[in-house]
Amino acid sequence: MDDALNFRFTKAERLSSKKKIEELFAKGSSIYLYPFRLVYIAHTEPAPHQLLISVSKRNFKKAVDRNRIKRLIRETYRTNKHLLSASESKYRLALIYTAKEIPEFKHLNQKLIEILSRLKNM
RNA sequence: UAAGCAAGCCGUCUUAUCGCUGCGUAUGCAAAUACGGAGAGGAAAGUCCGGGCAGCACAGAGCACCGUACUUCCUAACGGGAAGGGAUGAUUUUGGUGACGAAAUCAUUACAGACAGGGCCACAGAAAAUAUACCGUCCUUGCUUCGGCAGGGAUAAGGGUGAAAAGGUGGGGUAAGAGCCCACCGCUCGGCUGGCGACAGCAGAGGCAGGGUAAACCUUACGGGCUGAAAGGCCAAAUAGGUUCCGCCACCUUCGGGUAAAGGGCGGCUCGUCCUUAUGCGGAAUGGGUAGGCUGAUGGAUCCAGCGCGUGAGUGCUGGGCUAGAUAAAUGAUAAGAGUUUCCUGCAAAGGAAAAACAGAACCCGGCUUACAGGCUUGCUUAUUUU
RNA sequence: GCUCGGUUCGUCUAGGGGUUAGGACGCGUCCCUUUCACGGACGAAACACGGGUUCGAUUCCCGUACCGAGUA
Repeated sequence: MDDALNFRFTKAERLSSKKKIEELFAKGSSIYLYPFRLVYIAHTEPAPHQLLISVSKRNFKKAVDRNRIKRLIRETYRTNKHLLSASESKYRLALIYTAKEIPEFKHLNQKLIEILSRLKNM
């Protein structure tokens, strides 16, 4: 599977099972790099990397703001996920946005590249 | 032309690249791929009302509880809306000695009942509701130092208090007073007329028959069964357990049991002793049902136009259109350009900078409330200019 | 998504039409003590916001904002 230049983000790449999410938060490890907290766990199923994005309702009261941030994060992951394709094991990931301001795309992009590189070098 | 008010409408656009979710077509067993076309709002918000829809409950009636409250109408329904009535307030004009009345315009109005019943009305005040008279006014008796003092009685006109003081004004009357009497204003009552009705008008009777509070209890009338799509319906892995069927047990028996065998515990091992052995083991089928999936679920009290009815909210007919359907939850990101507004430079042309609101569907509708940069249209009022 | 409840000194609370809005802890000043603590006296300090009903509202009604709880 050569997905080095695959910028798609399909349903299979989203983490939506309640059980798997509970397992991820119960057993997973985490990396903190402002403004993100990344929770991850390796899995052995044939599925690709799976991602969940979370923005707290406590920090952003308006649904418009939460949607905006989640969309920005999804775009940055979509354009940078090839960084993980060289990795041997497959991960389940949860990206939690912890800052209290609405971010700029460029800044977010740079931070996401940093945190994905760290995960890759684990 | 400018400002204000009211009503209605809009509330960024284009291109390129990379993406997301349905739908249609084609290929494919399928996963998926390709092409085409679609993809947030006026409030999607708050969840304050009402309805559809669904499950459960239900003979009928009453009580309790909750809600609503001028009238008529609109509507599927409403606590929403329309038209009207009353009340209150403001302004202008006007009548009257006065109390107060009349007309016009504008604004506000949760506006049933206080004679069904009790309850409450702080402080102040004599008294706060069946008037125990504080000051005062008047009559009278006694005393008097002639200034008054004390007692008995009449009096709600005046003072003062209060949010509110027991109809008001003018006159007569009286010892002083008082609807005690009269006129007017107001009030109450029944009648007639107009209006579907709220109510209005007219003439008459009654000296007036008694404060406020029901967004406190309450009374009356009307309405309300409870629960919400996380409702409800369907399909259905793996594991465990349920049911049914099949297979698997050494011998004797007087059917109570006995002997043997297998496995396990105690024990270093043998012996010994104890426990278990069809309520078991294996296989197949099957019902419920978990994860998960499908449905509910997007064509409707629908939208647009025309004609008609109605003062209006609305409504009838005809023609045309299809306009999001996600589910850890799509509708996006980046770049360039255009347009709008504001500011700066500039005579101008133009250039530069900044801003672009409130806000994101979650079963669906009808309302209400709240938030909102900027713009457009119509009507009314005021001001200015031109003809 | 749906359904309930609450908001009173800095904090925790009482009060449910007329109050000087009460109490505890905390804070400040003074007294006591050689000093601190304890104790005593005095003081400052609050009804979320906007309308309405009423003579009068923290209290009753409506709306807004914020906080919290329940429900798979």
